[in-house]
Amino acid sequence: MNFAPLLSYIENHISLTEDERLFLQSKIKLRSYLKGQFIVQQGDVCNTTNFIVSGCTKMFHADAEGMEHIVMFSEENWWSSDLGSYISQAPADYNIQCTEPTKVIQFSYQNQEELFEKIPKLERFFRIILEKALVASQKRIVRNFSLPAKERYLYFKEQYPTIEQRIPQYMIASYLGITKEFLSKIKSQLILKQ
Amino acid sequence: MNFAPLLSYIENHISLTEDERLFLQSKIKLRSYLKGQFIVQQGDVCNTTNFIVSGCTKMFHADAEGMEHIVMFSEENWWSSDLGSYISQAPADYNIQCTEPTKVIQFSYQNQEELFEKIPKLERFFRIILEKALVASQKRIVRNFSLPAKERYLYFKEQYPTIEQRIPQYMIASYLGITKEFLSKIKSQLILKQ
DNA sequence: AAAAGAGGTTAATCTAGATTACTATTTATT
DNA sequence: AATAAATAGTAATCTAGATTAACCTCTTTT
Repeated sequence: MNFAPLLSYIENHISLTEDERLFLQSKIKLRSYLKGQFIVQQGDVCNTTNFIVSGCTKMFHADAEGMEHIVMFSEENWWSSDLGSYISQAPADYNIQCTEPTKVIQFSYQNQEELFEKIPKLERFFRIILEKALVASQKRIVRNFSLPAKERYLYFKEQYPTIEQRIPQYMIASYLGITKEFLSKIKSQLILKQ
Repeated sequence: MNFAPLLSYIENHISLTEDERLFLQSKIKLRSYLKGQFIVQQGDVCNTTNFIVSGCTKMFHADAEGMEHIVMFSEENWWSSDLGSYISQAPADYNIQCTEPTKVIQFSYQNQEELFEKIPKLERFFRIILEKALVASQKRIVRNFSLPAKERYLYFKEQYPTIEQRIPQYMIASYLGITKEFLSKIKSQLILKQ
């Protein structure tokens, strides 16, 4: 069981004693998923928060017409869960599906209170993580309104160069809120200009 | 000095001892702004987190062409700050301007660590608030992609009925990511259908 | 090696929403 | 009461990006 990536990630933000580290490890689990498997499915309750050790996931919402809208990709050293479902233990609005074979470390809802009680510093850790995620999410809302699709694509490439390599283009189009045909057009325009 | 609205808001999520309540009160400040005044201006560092006691604010980004993009409105019992600027103490990307005379309770960046150290439960409180805000923000990203402007407007009216009353239409259009002319068209279509 | 599937490209046509420009209203200001 | 600002509404024209419908790779499966 290799919890090292999570521990070093956590210890970038707070420091843990040896006892705390052991207690934390006793309360989390490693789990492997195959490519295509779902960590959460829309309609089910999401009762884990997942830290990605290796692999990649997409979080998406399927709308009334069955169209997929990708909200985020998560790769190594990032989180993947339907937070809304997790915190209120209500049916999920999103699906989380592995785009590759993926290993995650799972925090379960049942163990969460106990973890926070025994290691209050974890509240701080998650507070900090959430602050960063909220900032990124708010910035994305503005970008989606203020930038045309081509600029959003360039921004995406710059910010997430590793994700573009491992994800098919049609999913990137969905993340950007455009069709795959239009993304293809943008790419050919960019090639012509160089 | 009336800190009651903040205290009762906090005590919906965690409970404070009398000492903690007094310490908290010693570290926060009430401040009044006139209509039109800025709590933060794009480019400045945001060093307060503001809890709104009365009034209303808009948070917006002015893009390269000077166009305003409204990210959120905040009214009584909600928060208003450029979180990205606050947590990293870097120049703000957003402006926060009062759309009415507004009274806020301010948490300063300088006092924040001390508050968290003396009252660790506040970490939990902010963790919970941030979770909710992040969920709302992610849902908005999906709505912006999956719903046409008319549906987004109807959703806004339903979710924030009190805000529509106190904010001019052209600002609501900006929040929805459409022009004021198009919002006007949507409204007249809705009236015809009834 | 043929067929099927998954991913990507191109081009014609269509539409939600932007832009421009002008006309009311409503609210402050003198 | 008159004038100037702000706020709203309407209508014609325009465009970013959607839709549809081809075709073109590669892989994978049989």
